[in-house]
Amino acid sequence: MARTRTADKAYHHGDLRSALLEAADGLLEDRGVEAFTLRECARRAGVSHAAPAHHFKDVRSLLTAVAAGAFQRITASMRACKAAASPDPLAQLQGAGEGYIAFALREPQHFYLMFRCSVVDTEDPELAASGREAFLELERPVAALHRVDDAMADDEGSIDAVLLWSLVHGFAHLYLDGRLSQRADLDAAALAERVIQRTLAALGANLPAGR
Amino acid sequence: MARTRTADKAYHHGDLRSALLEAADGLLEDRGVEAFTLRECARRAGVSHAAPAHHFKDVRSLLTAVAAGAFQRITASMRACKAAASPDPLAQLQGAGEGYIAFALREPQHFYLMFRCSVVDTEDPELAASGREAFLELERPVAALHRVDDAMADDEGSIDAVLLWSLVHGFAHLYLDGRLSQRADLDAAALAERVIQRTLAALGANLPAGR
DNA sequence: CAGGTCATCTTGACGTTGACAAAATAATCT
DNA sequence: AGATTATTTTGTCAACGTCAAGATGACCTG
Repeated sequence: MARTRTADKAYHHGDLRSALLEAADGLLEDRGVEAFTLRECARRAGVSHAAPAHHFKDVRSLLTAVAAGAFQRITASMRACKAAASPDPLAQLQGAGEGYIAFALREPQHFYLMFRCSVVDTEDPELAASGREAFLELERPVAALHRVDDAMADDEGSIDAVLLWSLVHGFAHLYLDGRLSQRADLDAAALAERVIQRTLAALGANLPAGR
Repeated sequence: MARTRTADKAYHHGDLRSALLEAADGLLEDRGVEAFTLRECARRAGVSHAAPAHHFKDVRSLLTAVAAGAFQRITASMRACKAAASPDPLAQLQGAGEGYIAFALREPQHFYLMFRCSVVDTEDPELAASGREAFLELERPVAALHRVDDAMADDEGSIDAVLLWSLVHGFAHLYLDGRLSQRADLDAAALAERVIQRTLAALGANLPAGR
């Protein structure tokens, strides 16, 4: 109709799919998961309320795609931090952890969404794959750390991976919920750095090539 | 009307408030936060859809009360585990962590709710108080641990409190989201025990009275 | 015990949501 | 060019949360 398609152009047989994903990203970060609405999302993309149906079966399926994208970005965030760190295994691990938390602080609502299994389709292969890939960014450096030490069972390595993921995951959640603000003297990133550092130092002391 | 009030008796001027809270507890654990509905909750309590309004301003306010109750139970869960452990500070800490996780596994939906700040009124004084009390169960034994060691700054103590809370909190979330199931040989509680043990051992090695 | 008052609960309505069906529109293929 | 198909719109539905108004029962005063 009398609708000016400026930049985004060509909705009809342009790609509404990406436009919807973009709109969803914005809506999510603006209003949060709970206030997320398919209709508002369609509105933002400039289409009717039923338009999304052809590209996404469900709200669930839209949000699943959004979450998959978010997992790719958290992976990228961890990689970026690792690239900026020294190649030393401990430093790599520290980088991965900080990248994880940095993403959570940068895109809190996306971070929430990624782990809201009741809102997202965890069976979705794309989501599962991008999730696994993200975890690997954390698991790999743990394995590298332990490879130095033959005496240590693989077992312990997998425990440490769980430990570290739990640590950064919990930290991110608690901080975002405002539960960690008693340490107002440190900002989130600095506090995260110290917590990870302390953990790795303690863990590293149990390894032969400590620090 | 022709409604048989069997056990629960006296709704009118009985306490609907408690009945609603009970119904909400059940509905929450059955269907999850996202599927939680005020109307269904009223249905379970055997009243009309608008009845809750007189006792709770909002869905939000109902869920806030539910969350406050849950915080009291997680506190109780930590206390119970601590009571079963030796009085040694490290064992107390281990107990607190295990109690935290045990609650999350026992009442996963409540655990989710407690930290869903967009669904719950974090300003509510009752909720804030019960939340603070729960955190204290974890913070106190950390402080006790550090009191042994004068050389260590208070600072480090508060870092360790954040660290441990993050650890158990993250573990609970990840496990509930099914992200930790690669270790199928261990059940949740056993895995949690090992993770906490490893953390405390590593941390404890940095203390004078280690282990 | 009568009558009034108030808290409690029900009924009905409104606007909004996600999903579905059917109609309309535009792109593509032959 | 004409038909087929993919895409989008319009309209509808039940269900939701919240509000307003009315009904119901308990309590209190005289």
